[in-house]
Amino acid sequence: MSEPTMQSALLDGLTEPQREAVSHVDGPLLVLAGPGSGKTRVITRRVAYLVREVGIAPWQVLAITFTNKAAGEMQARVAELVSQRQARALTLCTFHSLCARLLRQHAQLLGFPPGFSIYDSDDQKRAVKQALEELEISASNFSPANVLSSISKAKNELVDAEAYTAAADNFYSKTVARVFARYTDILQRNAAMDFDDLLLYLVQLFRGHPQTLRELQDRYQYVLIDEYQDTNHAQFLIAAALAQRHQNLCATGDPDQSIYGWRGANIRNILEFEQQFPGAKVVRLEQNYRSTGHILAAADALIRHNTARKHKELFTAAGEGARVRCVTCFDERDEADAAVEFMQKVHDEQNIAWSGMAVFYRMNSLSRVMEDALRNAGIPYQIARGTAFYERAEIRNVVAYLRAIVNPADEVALLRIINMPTRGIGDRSIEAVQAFALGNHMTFDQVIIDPRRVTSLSNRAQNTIAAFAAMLRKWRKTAGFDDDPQQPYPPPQNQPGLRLFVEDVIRQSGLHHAYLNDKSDPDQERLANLGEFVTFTQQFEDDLEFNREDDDADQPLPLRDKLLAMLEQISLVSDVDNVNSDSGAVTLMTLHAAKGLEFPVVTILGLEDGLLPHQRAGESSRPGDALEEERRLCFVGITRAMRYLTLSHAIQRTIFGRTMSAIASPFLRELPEEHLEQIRHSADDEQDDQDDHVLGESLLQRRQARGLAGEYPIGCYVRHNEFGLGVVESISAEGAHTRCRVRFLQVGRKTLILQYAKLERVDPEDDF
DNA sequence: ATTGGAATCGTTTTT
DNA sequence: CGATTCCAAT
Repeated sequence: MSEPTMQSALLDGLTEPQREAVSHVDGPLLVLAGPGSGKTRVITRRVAYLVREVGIAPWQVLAITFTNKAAGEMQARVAELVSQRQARALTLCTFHSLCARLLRQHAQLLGFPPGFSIYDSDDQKRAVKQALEELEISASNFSPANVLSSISKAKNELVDAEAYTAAADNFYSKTVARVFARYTDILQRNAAMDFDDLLLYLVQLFRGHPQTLRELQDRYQYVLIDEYQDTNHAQFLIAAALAQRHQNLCATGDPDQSIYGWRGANIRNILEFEQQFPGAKVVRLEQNYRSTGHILAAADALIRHNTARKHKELFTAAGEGARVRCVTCFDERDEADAAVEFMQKVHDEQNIAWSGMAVFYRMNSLSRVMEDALRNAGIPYQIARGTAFYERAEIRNVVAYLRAIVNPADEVALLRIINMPTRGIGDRSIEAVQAFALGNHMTFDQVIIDPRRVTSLSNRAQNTIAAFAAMLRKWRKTAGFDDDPQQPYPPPQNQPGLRLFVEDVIRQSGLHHAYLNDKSDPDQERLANLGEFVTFTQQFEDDLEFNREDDDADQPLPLRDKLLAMLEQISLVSDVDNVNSDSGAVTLMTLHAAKGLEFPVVTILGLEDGLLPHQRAGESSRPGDALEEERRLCFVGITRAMRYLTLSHAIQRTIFGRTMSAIASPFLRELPEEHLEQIRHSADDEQDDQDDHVLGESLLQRRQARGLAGEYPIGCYVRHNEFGLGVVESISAEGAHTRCRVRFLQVGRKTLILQYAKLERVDPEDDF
């Protein structure tokens, strides 16, 4: 590895510490980066530097980010500095998707089929419930959510069911231990892993198969990990194992922004990096390029109240800017109105785009009032809840079908779909099958292939179940998931594409037909969502074909691979993954989701005692640590703001149907007066509120004409890439989505979700 | 077997 | 308050 002779253009426009970080090649490197210190820039430049100046092959670089969205953005930014092709050859993903991918490749070494399922929290809950039922433990004393969090906590510390049982010394933990063991058993039987397992099994793979680890160490000669302050013990082990031979581990992060301790993140990973990796070079990035003076000063004053920390000197070259607005409101409605008024004002007077504004809150439930206020004002907004679409029942059903196809052992998926749509297989029949499976040491799937053996089933049930199993089997054959070794793997060119396959599943399963029966509105919506899922499938397929690394691209990818990749992506989407930075909308999200982002205008809601810091922080086992984490969370929120920051709190707030008086957050008292502008928001006239109520419908429509809906006024012509041309009939913004009813010239009326349907506005004057 | 209504429950943050 | 679950009626 030769040193470049001339100074690289990749170092242009960087400060001295930034250059040091970018041009550091071999050996461990820790970049302690304060908020807004150009960390992302340093990482992208460093990757480009390794490839362009040092001559490292891009496929030897592994960069791990916190979200898939961050990975995508980083790839795009690196592509501007190296070639598109080189950027695509990098391995750029999250810890969890890296694990999923590697485990997929080496599944058989751990005794898993390559189609193993990844269980999300809903699946986990079902599995825990099943375990509780099997053990005849009342779920009222041991709520699945509680048990699950105990299990997850243990797993994060690499404690398995056996070790947990050994350590259990009281009634609660002894009971949890039994559930833990059974839960582990159920997942194993179902060939499934939960999120924690993804990390644990990779560690296990590394430990049990040194040869495989060795190959990976050789491949990934340069490892970069972003947001290192939020890595947990398993992730540390994975990183350390991969970098063990070459010691080329670059960690970037900020201890002051560690906010996932509750999820098992271990802040010591970053604090003790120099001990873990002796000889590490440490670079500190302290200059802030994001926020104006008052905002940064307030953030600094706040974080200084944390005792267990290494201080960083934060400074900015930007001017003082505006003071931090500290707004006192009457209640949460008033608070939302205040936020809307200010955003409207800067939008009008300063010409700041809606997409440059964000509203943060501690709990998702606080978003509702804010949504109402934005909707009433006709201001477009998006909520960072990437998983919302996949959490819809109709989408989960389709996904369960696909999962049951790729992983026959997945009983959770099978049970979800066996009577969906209703085909007359009730609880009694299912119990009979389960009992038979248990008694004969067979899987659920093995039994339903030939249900005639289950004599306790009625003839009718036997036939229906047989038909269901045959249908599944046919799909498995098509997609190449038939275990029969006699059957040759179908050649890709004879397979349907992914989209076509998914469409077939939706139709032949009867899901489509079930929603077609009823012309009621919710069913129309479900149908529209299924349509959107098909569109997503097509897009995913196109992207996959476009981004493939291998070059024999004249052959389409096997359906099997596409299906596995899609299911994996669906399992691992995060809340921020679907946030669109140029959607033209105000973004609403939790403080946790805000990490790594920046906005010119930021509002943080609910700075109240018990909310931020959250009540549960005080009840934790180490309340001091938890309080410091809440303060860091607040610090993260504040430091997202570039120009205008508003912190608001209400005198009274209604939470879970109970109205209570609220006390301002102690954090507000920690901000020096000289950086604040105290504002008392006066509630609107009651008259105004009543007008809103009475005129609701028309006022809503009138105001919406200005906002998101305004882009698609009633009567305008639109084009949809599947349904063709249509006329907008009505538009309604309910919940997070704006639903749009369109009468299409060819296919009739459809209800679409604006955020997902790529509607194109068409001018009737144009020729079409 | 399926459906809808009533009752109950639990309330942070998430890959 | 909202989601989920349970139970009774069809």
